[in-house]
Amino acid sequence: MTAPSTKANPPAARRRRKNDPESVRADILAVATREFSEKGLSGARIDEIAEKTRASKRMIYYYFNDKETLYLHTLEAAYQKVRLQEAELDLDHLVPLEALSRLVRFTFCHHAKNPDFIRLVMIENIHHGRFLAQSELIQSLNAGVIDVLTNVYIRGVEEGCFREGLDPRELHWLISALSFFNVSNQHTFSRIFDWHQAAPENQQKLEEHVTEMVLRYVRPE
Amino acid sequence: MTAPSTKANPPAARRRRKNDPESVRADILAVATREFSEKGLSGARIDEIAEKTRASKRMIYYYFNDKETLYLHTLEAAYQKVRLQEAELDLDHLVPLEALSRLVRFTFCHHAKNPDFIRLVMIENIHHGRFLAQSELIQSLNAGVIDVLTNVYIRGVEEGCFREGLDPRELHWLISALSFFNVSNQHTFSRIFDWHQAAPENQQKLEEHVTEMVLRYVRPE
DNA sequence: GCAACAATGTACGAAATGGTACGTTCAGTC
DNA sequence: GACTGAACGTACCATTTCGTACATTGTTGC
Repeated sequence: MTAPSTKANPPAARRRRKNDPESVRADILAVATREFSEKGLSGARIDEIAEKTRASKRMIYYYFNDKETLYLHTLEAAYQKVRLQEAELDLDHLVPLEALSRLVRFTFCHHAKNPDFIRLVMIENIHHGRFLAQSELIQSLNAGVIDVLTNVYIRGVEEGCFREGLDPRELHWLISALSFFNVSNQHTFSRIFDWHQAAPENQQKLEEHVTEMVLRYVRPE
Repeated sequence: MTAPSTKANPPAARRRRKNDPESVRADILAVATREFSEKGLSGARIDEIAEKTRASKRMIYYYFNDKETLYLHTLEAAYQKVRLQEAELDLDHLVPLEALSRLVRFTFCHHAKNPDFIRLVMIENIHHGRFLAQSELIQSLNAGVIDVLTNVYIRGVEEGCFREGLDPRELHWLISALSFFNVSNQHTFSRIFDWHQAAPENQQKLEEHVTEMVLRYVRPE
């Protein structure tokens, strides 16, 4: 139960309808997130989303205009959630090497713990990023990610523990690639190479390798 | 044109139907590959595939039983094609460092030049690798990839230019991750960071970075 | 030439699916 | 308590979409 609405709970033994727009909207969005991330934009069914919601199909079209708009809101909500979690990171009090290591491990674990988000991004890429392009919200949200990394990198170069000449954006690309692939291609990779990639011990190993790889990459030689 | 069938080409000015099962099948598969890789399993439409084929919908169901089987054949054909291209690589005559560098660059470029294949693998992952699991063909095809890398790695360790203790499978994972992500997430990454990742000069840079990253990773000390 | 089977064209059916029309109930205002 | 707009339920429609029935044509072996 999300929020007890505006008034104190009426005796509860009422069968009459109780309006609670906020939570209905949130509920729809939550179900839609699961459905879209599981089956994609074209694979997800509005009727099925409606069934799994405590609301009705009518409500989906009431709050979101159509399937694609619902999908877009789902995508935006997912990016927002990620952004919130990232904001908790505080790297400024760490020495550059520690800070970078921490950032890599955070990214790796975060992606691993949020497969829904990863899948939505995969799906969005299948659609050529067409919906993301419509969303100024997402565009603006993600600018800051690079800033954090840029700060760490500059400090590292100044202190001589990172080599010069790297582009923070490309560094971010590398970190993202490794962390993303770990989730996105888990199924095919596991099956082809008969290797249970999702197993905790293998995830542990991969986290080490990925971190090691990034650190080696920035190391002056 | 696959094969001029069994007989010598009849004067060609015939309007009567000409049976050519091989090429019809191949044509369907080619169109299906484009459609599935573009729109996914649930997004692709049998009717649309039929239209774009010189055959009819009836033929699709004649050669492939249903939509999912067609998709599976598409996936298998894509993996087979990749495997053929990979087989052309000949690394045994190169010193380990050169061989590894060559392998990384090959993988990176190959993926970049075959977005259809990458997209099919993405789509297959969205489906949890459920179809790949049904295909013994694909499973068997991909065993050899690791062997090549294992050879290079062992030689490298013996000659002292690679450090010990790495797992070739994990090394392959790293190379794949970077090369795959370069294609799979091109759209979202480009849009979010306002960076034309597909531009030749940026692709060139990324190829360098990826290669550098892998080489640094295997370097002793 | 002719049977027998493979290959193909045409039209259609049934279910799924996105979306809407229309009516009803809730909650705040005067 | 009457009024109004927001919130919601139910039933329905039009189209799409996978798949098939049925008829027809090509091809091969004898």
